[in-house]
Amino acid sequence: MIRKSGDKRRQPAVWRRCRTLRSLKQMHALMVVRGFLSDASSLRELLFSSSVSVAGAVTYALQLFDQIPHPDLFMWNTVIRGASHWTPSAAISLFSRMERAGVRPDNITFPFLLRACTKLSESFLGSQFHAKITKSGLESDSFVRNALINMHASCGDLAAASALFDGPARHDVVAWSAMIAGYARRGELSVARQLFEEMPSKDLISCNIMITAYAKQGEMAMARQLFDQVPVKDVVSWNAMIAGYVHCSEHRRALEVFEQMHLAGEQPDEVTMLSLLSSCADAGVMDVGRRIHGSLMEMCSRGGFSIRLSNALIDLYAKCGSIERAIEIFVGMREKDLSTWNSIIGGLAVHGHFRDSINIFENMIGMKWRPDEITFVGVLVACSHGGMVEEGKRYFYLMQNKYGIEPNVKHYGCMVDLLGRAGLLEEAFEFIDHMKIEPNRIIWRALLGSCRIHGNVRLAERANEELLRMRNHASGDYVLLSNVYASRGEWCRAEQVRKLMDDRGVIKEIGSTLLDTDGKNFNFMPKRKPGLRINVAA
DNA sequence: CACTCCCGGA
Repeated sequence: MIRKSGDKRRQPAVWRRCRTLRSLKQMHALMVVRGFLSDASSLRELLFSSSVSVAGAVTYALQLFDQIPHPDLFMWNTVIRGASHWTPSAAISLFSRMERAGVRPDNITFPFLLRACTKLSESFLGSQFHAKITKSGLESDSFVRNALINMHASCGDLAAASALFDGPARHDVVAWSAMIAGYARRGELSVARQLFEEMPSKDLISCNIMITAYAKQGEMAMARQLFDQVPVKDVVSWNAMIAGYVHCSEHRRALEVFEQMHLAGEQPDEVTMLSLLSSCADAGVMDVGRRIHGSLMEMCSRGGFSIRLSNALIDLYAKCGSIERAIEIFVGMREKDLSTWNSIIGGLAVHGHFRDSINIFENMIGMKWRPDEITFVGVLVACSHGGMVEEGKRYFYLMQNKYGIEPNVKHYGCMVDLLGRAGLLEEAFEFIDHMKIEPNRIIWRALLGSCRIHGNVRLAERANEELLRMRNHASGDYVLLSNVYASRGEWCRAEQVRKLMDDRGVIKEIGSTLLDTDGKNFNFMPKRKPGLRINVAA
């Protein structure tokens, strides 16, 4: 694998074969030793490997790039390309540096920059690039035009996308696909479908886009039909189906598709495994999750898991209640990202390890990590479930005033829960009155739940009125109110509420749990003990 | 030299 002679002309093919950070570093070291670092073509290839061929080596690429005194256009394009994929905002700042260095972007640069805008949903920035492109006359380049169509369509500006699409230039399969994806993203499935049918020639990618469009709308029968029609599928087609089933909680079907994928000889990739892990986490099937974890260990026997896979494993174990295993993964990670912290903080919080959750949060802060809104959901859940009223209030304040995060409905819900559980029902009501956003039914239900715990009929009625005002006939609300009366021994009124439920046709759903049994079959209904009746709306 | 459209998400 490593070249033996110093034949420079053979290098490119070798460089591009660098697939791991390790081999990349070996190459780099070799270049330093043999004095190739001043050779522009060797540098280009090393930069190419670290930006494009090796996943997650962008940081390395950027460091390398910073040491090059006068990078040429190819080098700028290469490093922007790598950044646009992994750290899109870095791609944008690289472009500013490029302009300042007096290097003019070309028809290769702009597609990368537009991809970065697309990933960041930066339509304003994208339009600025559009203006630059028009001025430089590059709009006629089909790659640039397609990247523009995609950027506008992805950012929801379908008028701008259509203007290019319907323009004088011929549009190819990529332009069609970008338009279809744009309509699908907006939820306009029928338009997407119509375009797909009008399309003169379809390729695998356009089919994958349409399969995804159906799957995201929960139209799994349509997705399946199209999927079955595609003669040669790729890993994306399979992943789209698996993700679709996961999305609508058809966990068993997701696993079936995975099985079929295996039989078809398609190799799963990281996305496949991430979908499966989140499926197991949602369904609470730990033993399947563990088996996937086992397969992963075989697949990545050396070098450990990516951050994302590790995060998914933390989430899996935390949601399945095996907090020890979640912590084990967490501790074993060499590199962490914000989701890692969020997963473990949230996981500990919902499983009753309130103090540990808060301690890890404090650790995180001590290590100069910047928490986001999801971190604070975990922290506030820990406080409310742990009855830590003062801490909860302090963190709620900290979130807004130190980190500039506007509370969302989940944060408010946690606070209402926090106050309510602690019996501060009046304060909770007052808190809801002062919320900056419209309280939803989750908020009122949280309060109603607290009223039930503390047996406060007066406030429970008020909370229920608010719920009714939302014309929400969900059974849980009535059940809770009925329970409030019942807990106070007011059986007649409890009965009245139940009767009201019947009159309004409210049906209490049968509780169902996804239970794993022998590791092969799944039950989608709870196991019933003989002689035990499942109550339905009574 | 290369580039544009698809798969997950605490």
